[in-house]
Amino acid sequence: MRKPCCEKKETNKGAWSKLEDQKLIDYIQKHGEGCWRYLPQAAGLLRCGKSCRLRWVNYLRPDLKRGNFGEDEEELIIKLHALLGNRWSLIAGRLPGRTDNEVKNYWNTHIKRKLLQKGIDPNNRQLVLSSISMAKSKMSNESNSSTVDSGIDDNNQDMKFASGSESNTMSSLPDLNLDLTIAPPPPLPLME
DNA sequence: AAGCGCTCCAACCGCGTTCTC
DNA sequence: AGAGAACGCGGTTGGAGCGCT
Repeated sequence: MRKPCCEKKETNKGAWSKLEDQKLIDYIQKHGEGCWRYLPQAAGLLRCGKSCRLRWVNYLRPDLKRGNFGEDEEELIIKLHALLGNRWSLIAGRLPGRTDNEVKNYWNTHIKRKLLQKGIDPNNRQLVLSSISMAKSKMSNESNSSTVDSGIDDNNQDMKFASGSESNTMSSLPDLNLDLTIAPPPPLPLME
């Protein structure tokens, strides 16, 4: 049988030091990802494999795009969340250079609040009670347009997401035209 | 300047799935 | 086939940083 993932004792927790980061980067550059079980010992780290994986995937990977999310990215997250729910890894997979943790954090701190401010329940994109009447008049004005890509602004677009009832949320979604076929991951940048 | 509350995000935790023996 | 470890994911938490009073 395999041994436990990591010895609970003798492992560091909390924030990573620069030295630990460098050790992890050096090791992965030499040996590549994988085998997280043995990586900490081999790399000279007092961390459990799980922690190393998380640090690498969410922070140290060279292909990560740090910094603020663009409007297009935000829009895509909202669309994908409407389609996939809280499948953050799937959503992140559609956003090059973004991690599931990053997307999840961004959703919880920015987008969720934005939608709530617009009177939209971020969980199912339904209107909350207080803004139903306002939205209804908006919707009636726009009932003839059926696609997202018709030059409408962000607010109106969000209202369209909110138009679904619990029973037909998916059918009321605009045609997202998202290619969700599984593609092989892009090759890792060549390492020295 | 100090205290407080809020925001943001890195990291941890727990659980389900996959893999290995 | 079944037990148990490894992996991957989503939810949650802790604390640093910031603004306000």
